[in-house]
Amino acid sequence: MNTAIRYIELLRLIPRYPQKKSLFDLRTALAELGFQVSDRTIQRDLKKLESIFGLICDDRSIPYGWSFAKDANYIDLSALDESEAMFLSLFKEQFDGIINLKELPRINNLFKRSEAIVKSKSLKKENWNKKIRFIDASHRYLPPAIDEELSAKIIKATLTNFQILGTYQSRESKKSSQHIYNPLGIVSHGAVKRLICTRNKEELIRQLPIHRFSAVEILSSKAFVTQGFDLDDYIASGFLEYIHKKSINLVAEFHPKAGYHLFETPFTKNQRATFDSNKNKIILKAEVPDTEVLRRWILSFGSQINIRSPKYLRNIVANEHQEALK
Amino acid sequence: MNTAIRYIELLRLIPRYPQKKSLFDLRTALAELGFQVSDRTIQRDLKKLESIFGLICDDRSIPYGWSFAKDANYIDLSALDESEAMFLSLFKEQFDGIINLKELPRINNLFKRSEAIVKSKSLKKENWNKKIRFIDASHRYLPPAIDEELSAKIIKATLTNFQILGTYQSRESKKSSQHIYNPLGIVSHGAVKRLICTRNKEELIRQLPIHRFSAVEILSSKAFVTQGFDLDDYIASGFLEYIHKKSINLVAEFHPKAGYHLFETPFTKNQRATFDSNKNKIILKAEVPDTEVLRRWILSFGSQINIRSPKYLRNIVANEHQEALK
DNA sequence: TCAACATACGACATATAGTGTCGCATATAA
DNA sequence: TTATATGCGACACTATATGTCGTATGTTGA
Repeated sequence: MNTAIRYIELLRLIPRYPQKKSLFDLRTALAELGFQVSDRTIQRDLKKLESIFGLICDDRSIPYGWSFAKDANYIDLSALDESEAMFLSLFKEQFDGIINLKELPRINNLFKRSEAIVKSKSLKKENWNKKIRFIDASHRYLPPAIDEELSAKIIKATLTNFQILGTYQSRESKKSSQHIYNPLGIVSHGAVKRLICTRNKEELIRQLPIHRFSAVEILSSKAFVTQGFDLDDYIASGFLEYIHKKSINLVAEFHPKAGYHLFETPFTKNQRATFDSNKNKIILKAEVPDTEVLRRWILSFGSQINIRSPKYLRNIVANEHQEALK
Repeated sequence: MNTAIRYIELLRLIPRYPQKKSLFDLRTALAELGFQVSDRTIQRDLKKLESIFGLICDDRSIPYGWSFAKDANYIDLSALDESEAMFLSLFKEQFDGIINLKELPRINNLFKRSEAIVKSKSLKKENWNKKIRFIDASHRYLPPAIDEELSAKIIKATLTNFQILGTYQSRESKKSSQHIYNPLGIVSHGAVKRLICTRNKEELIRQLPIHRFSAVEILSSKAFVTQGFDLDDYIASGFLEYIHKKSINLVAEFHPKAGYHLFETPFTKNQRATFDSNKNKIILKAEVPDTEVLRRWILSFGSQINIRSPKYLRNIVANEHQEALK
């Protein structure tokens, strides 16, 4: 028994290739964990675990170096090394609030382990945690307060196709009301998750922000599925984020400073960005849907952008500026 | 030996609380994996693993139900259930391209396992993969093409404080040049990662997008660290994202439709949002730094926002609209 | 409510696996 | 070349894991 746990702990000490640890390293680390066994025992352990867990033994020089093969199935058991820990905790910082860690306990656990490593003395001494930072490129809102259990229930019901009895507070009315809902899908839109559903036996498709539910019960009755409903079609039809037109051929002029980034971080895959040296402008051409998001993107550049085509969009943007001046 | 592996496989079969599996479930699953042992043996296994791995045995009814405690240390060993797999693969879809999976092999491995589960017949039959979608709330640029190995080298040198010999192509000149750099830090700004560094023995602090390097070598010489350099101070001083003023008291009026979301997804932690029913406006007050990001955010609302204070910002926004009209 | 069945678990004998020690071969470093 | 470190086969011994059986306790359905 003790042995089995030692195996697991041993695996968790072994780094991923190309890093490696020697028998001495491993024995020392195991001893710290309370496994005081002879060198010979650990040698035998490694030999046994080798083929099953895809371990690599670098025997070109003595002492041998042990590592997990890069593509080993059980790589998740391997030791969390400092640079991976570093990335994970930065990754967390970057996406905290956007993703819901309670839904991803495994990743959350990884983050916890990573933070412990990053905060450890050796890394602090080298100031690793002061060397990498993330900055938002656009404003980020704080996520709404969500009751985890409630949200989990809604998601579960949606995936398994059961009806929901939910108490919902609509944006308009102050009072909340209880209804039976048939979940059709869930759309995560920025920080907000919406349940796409119908109410009881109605046909109207609704989109209800999950955080506006105050109570939820999964019923044992199967949900009534709207015939022919398809979530992608629903999104494409623009009910969620207003889509004004499915596709336009956008032509826009940028001040060189404001548009240069288009060469490095493209606007879309199909974009064509060119520099017009006569006018000292950057010209962007792209086929995109005309959405609220696009219009806000255009407006955010203020005077740095000039829409050349389509005309109607140019006028809308101009109108918007005129309105704003009042 | 066989036993030890059976323990690991057994752990990987146990779901997280509140889900649970019975002895029968576990024995059947183990048998499929080739571990044909008696019930009694598995019972004993579970008892042994219980305290060490934080397992929970629901013995309120027979047959008992086994699960991993939510906060167990070894939760990463637990069975990847369908809903978690679902989230992971959606999560991947959402962030693919933004995060670099090669830097996070552990998460990459999780994604692979998840995709296998999501693609399995049972979930396809229920259309799980058609029930959840992510939509961007603001425009997202495509990430620049980055050479993984090169970027890894730069990060490693930065963390471990070694000099870099790098070939860099500047934004202005078409030709590339080779220099020795002292890395000071890395800032990830939207889709772009920048190396903050000095060149050889110069004092000027530079910020170089990593994707503009075409070749990199880590030198064996320790980097020359600029005295008193602090990455957070550097960022706060506004060299990266222009910061016009460290702190202003922003007061803004929104059309109700455009501003309602502030009640649910706040602008900042310290915001105060109120509804002025006389004017039919939403009033936002918040203390924030005056940055380019802020100004773009304001502009993106077009005529839906009205800056009341500070005056100078109101004028700048107005000017911008005026300029744009030309 | 009671019988029929399922499940849990202690006890025991036996089989299996794990362990330290020693010795020798070989590799590394001074 | 020598001193030291490392790897590994062999051996005796110990610890642990296993199946079986019996009994107690739960659960289910007539």
